Amino acid sequence: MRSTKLSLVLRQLRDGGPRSRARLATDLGLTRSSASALVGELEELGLVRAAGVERGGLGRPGTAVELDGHRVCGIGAEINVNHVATMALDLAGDVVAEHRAPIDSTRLAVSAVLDLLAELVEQTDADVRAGGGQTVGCVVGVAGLLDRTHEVLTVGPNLGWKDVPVGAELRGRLGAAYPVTIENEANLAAVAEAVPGDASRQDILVIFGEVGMGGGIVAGGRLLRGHQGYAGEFGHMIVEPGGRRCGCGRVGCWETVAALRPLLDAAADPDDPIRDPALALDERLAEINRRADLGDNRTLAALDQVGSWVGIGAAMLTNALNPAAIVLSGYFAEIGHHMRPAIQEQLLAGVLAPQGGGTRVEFSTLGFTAAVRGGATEALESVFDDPTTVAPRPDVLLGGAR
Amino acid sequence: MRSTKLSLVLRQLRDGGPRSRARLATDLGLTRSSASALVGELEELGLVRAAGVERGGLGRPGTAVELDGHRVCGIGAEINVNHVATMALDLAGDVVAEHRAPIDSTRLAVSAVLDLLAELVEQTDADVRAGGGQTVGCVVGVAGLLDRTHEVLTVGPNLGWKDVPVGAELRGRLGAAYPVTIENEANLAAVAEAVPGDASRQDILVIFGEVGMGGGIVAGGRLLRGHQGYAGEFGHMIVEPGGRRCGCGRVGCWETVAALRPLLDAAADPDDPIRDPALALDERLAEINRRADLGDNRTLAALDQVGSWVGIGAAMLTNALNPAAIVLSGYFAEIGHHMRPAIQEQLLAGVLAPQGGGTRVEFSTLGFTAAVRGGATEALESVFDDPTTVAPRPDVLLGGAR
DNA sequence: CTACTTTGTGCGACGTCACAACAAACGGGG
DNA sequence: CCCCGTTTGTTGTGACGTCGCACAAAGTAG
Repeated sequence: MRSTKLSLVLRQLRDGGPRSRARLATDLGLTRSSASALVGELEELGLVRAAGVERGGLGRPGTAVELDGHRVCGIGAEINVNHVATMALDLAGDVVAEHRAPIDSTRLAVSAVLDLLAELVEQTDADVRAGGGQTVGCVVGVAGLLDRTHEVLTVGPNLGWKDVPVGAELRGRLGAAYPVTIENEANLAAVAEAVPGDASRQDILVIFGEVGMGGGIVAGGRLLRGHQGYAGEFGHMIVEPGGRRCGCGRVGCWETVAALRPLLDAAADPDDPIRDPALALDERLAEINRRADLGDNRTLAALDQVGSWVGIGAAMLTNALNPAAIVLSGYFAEIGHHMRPAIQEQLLAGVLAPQGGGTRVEFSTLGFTAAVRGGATEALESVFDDPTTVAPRPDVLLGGAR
Repeated sequence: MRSTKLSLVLRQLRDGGPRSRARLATDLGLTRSSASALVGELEELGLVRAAGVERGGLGRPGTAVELDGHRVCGIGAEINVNHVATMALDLAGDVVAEHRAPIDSTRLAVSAVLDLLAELVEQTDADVRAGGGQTVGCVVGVAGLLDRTHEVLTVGPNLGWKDVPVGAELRGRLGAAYPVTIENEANLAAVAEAVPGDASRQDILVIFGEVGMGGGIVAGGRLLRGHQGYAGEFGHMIVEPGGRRCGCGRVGCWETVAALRPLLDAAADPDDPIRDPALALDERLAEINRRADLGDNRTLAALDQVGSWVGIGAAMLTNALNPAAIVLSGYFAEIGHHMRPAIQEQLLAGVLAPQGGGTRVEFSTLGFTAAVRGGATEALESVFDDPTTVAPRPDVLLGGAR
């Protein structure tokens, strides 16, 4: 009962930025006294703090209140083919710590990868504590299919994993005081793109492309997980019946025509350096951008062709979901601007609703940190759900009633 | 604050059925005294009533409390190509009134259709009042694309309507004391399929097929509308690039291969009576069932072929949404059982998640009343959101404090 | 018939919120 | 320079809702 009101105030501060107690009261339909009391309580918990004066013309200026980051942090973690990574985000959304270790998951044993990630998480938690904060939770993004309980990785084709109870394994290694949960990596990336408070980012579709394709759906600001947690597996929607064979064994999957490989296949001969997996990915993508900027016909044609396929798939999803925006992430973020015309064209052509249902095409700016950022955001959600769960400020405990 | 608790109790009774005050308290984490007070208040509002004793073994038997339907009703209405219809549902979900009028929307003027529907709604409201109830709202389902404000029908291809502010028009005709809102017809059908309390029906995908195809998505028990309200337009997802031309002008739309016409095209010659639009639809569908039951090869092949296409589209949506069930409605409900093997096969083949993500294929049993039923359900939602909005029982007003 | 269990209600204590009053802080005008 | 209006933030007071507890009611088991 009390926690719901505190939650309301906290979310309002996150979504709408700092403001005075009086404005908070009018915005939430409370009295100034109630708002003041709630803010006071949040202040005691160390979740908000004063943020300078707010001159608003006439009358006494208010003292703005803002989220106080440094007390609590959420940790996001990621297990991917090439690396494991973590990130700690404070309540205000600022990065407090970040760790990253390259791996070769296909050669490393499962337990070794989990060991390494656990080490990174503990290091991150240590960083948080060193900054005087407490960790409220850790959400781990895994590249693969996670069962609804979010505890067991059913299949991780790219990782080469199968039936790994990632949640339990990690909890065993950490002995952490905070909850550890598991989520699909692309779903977490979607969470990261849905910035709180931005109304145009509460119904979005995130499409991630690289070796494979995945994605996530945010509807009404909340991640859509589906009945067993398998939602967002866009890469294996069959968009071209009778088309190319996919690594998954099916034929005509979206990722056979819109992931990185089909682009490279169309853009370059087998001996072209941009198709050399030994080279760094961003180098190869930069080269594609260079060629496109120079007007190379084959490159442009390839981008156009793949862009069309991206648009066709995006149109199908838009017909079903009518998102406010489609956020393209992964390799699309780097070279997608060259695909934009083709994507837009197919989207407008393939969506029944007038003007494509008003869906905008955007490109992610989060880079490879999207998943860990989304994980940390998701972990922090528990604080916004119930602010009373965080331990009170030590000085308040000592001070007592004065 | 108070209304939220009342809302909780009311929903609990709806979702879990009648039960004693004590069980209500334990289920909701309240004390027995609080539960008793809340039930008392709901009783005064006329929303719940006693429902016999509940023998539970040891101790004093409890007196069960159940939803009391007859006080408040929601009205669902529908504007379709061949008919307009209404239905009043009471709080318990029982049908209180039902009206239906066949029309030919292509020949009738827009205003005439609206006049007729308004008349039906008023008649339905009169029925509700005659039964001693009050109407709490009316939700109108329209076959076409509705803009997010849910006020203007942007395009209704089958109706032949364009840019009609259905909501405002209807309100003007009704001068109703209750709110009137507009929703896509197939979306309302989806609401009707998502039976409250049934956990396996809170994440579902409803696919409606007849002349065209549409549908709706229910995620976490709530209708997914999308940013502008255009969600659920499955019929025009392009499943066969370069395929057949669709009535909408595009090529390869799902409804060109999975709606009623492609089935008839494959199953019968042009002069076959089952392709005669003059015959009643259920007659023609019954004939298809007869032939399939008799083992007619051409019919079975057609059902198999169309079923495969249904499964291909369903698989795409299942990859994206991972619903607990796909509910097939419209003509699928009548003859879909003959398509089930083909649908299941494509669904298992086309969905990445193991065992097709656990998604079941089901057929609607609601017939053509799905949309009106969903509309009435949606209208009643306002009562569950805030039970205090309903007018108190007249006898309570008269009785006063005793 | 007694012991025990469970249900439903009545009553006092406590916490929370709304309303009102008041002090504080600032701009503007004479 | 001072007074006034305006807005902010805090402090009290009363109303209301919820919890905990006790008690009567109504059944079962032995």
